Amino acid sequence: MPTKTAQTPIDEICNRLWLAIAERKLRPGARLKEEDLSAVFSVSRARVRQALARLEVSGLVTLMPNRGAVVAEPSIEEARDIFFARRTIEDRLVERVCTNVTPEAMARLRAHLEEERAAHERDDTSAIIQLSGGFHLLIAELAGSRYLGDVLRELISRTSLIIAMYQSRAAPDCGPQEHEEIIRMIEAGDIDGTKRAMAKHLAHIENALDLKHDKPRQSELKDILARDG
Amino acid sequence: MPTKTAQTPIDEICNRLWLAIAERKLRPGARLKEEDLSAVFSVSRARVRQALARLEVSGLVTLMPNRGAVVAEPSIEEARDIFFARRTIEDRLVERVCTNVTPEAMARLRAHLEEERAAHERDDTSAIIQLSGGFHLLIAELAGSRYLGDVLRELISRTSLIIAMYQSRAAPDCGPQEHEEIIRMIEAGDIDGTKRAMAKHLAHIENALDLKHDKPRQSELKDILARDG
DNA sequence: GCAGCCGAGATTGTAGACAATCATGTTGAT
DNA sequence: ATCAACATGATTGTCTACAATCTCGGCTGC
Repeated sequence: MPTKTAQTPIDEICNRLWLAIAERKLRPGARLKEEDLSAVFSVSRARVRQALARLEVSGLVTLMPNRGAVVAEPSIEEARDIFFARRTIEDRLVERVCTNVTPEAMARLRAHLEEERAAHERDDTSAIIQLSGGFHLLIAELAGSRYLGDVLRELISRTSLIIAMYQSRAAPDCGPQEHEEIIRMIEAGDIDGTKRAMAKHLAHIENALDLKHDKPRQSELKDILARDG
Repeated sequence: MPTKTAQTPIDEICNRLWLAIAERKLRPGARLKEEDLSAVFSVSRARVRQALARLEVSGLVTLMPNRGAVVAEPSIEEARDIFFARRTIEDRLVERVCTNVTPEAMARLRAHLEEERAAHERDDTSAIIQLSGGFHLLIAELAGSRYLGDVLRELISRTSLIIAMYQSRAAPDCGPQEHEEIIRMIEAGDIDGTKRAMAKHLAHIENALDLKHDKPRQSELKDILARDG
């Protein structure tokens, strides 16, 4: 999630795992054997262990005692709860951003949008995923709430996992248009309009998912069938 | 913070440390030597290590690489940011509670209030601290948002630390009256009234603090002077 | 007399090995 | 033939010892 590289080696592991999950190289329910990971990343098992512990509190992996770690499989209720939390937090965040619109803020928003467009242009999935989340984090930063920004970072990670798990169409075509709309509203200083645009954006993401049938919880079966490294 | 005892031994350590911090047995800036802690709790240093890592992400302790752990010393900006986050989240939480008032919910709220009163009656500081936070967590539970409840748990921990660090009067006389007011508003189904009562309650806590002078950051000096185990 | 440097002690960070636990496949009885 | 119990293999959880890093005291030189 960070824009640049990680600071400590354990963050590095977390980030690479996070990216692998967000890009769906690692499917929900996939087993994460400590020894394999330590071999892949060329680090000791202790490091892997710490990274997994951290990812567990982030809700990206599930740690079963004596049974190892798997990529988390959020239930439908959890998924809806995550979106509820995002609505709550981002609603307040954009409100704050609107009350303090500066030229620098607008410049950064536009620059970010431009990056997003470029990433879409060259079909760079990894960049698209990171930049889409980065837009929301940028808003949190501009709102000046460090804590809610950290919470939002976690929420975005979980959202990526949820999308990986429940998306119905292959390419949800979530281009930067909606982000652009939000930026326009911010620039106009229209608080309610910005809130509506953000709510619409989040609802769009949520509605693009298939949150109806009960759950595809097939941990065991799944990693037998889908044996892609 | 959990109402009952901890499940795993490492949670036990976290809880005891948390309580010690909230009760100000451990002052902000106090050093937390791994070896000492492992002796006190009669566990291996590895366990202590994991507990400290967990408390770090909760914001209760600060972990300096190769320099050990200390009880965190939130700055004034961080303190205000925490209260901002609480306003954001709890405002939404009470809204949801009001839209779904059941007799069971009211009964649980009243029962909790009674426990708080009893704890105040017998001047049980430890119980008061836990129950005061528990009231807010109960609201989160009644609101049915698991995720925001977890976030709020962390926010309450941090609030305890902030109170320990910045409180101006010795006993802030934050009795259960305000909680009772909130309950009354919920029972009346008055959403705006409940929001106002909650906002007032949080503002009361925040205003009772001394968030003016820059910061009493005296880590080194402090643990030389105050050498209470 | 004071500043800078160096070494001893202490504290954290890491790695490797061992013990405990769980899943799997086999064997035997009903 | 099916089910249950057991033994085996694999995986995680924990502990102990070692290495790296930092702090603090004393020492030397200016």
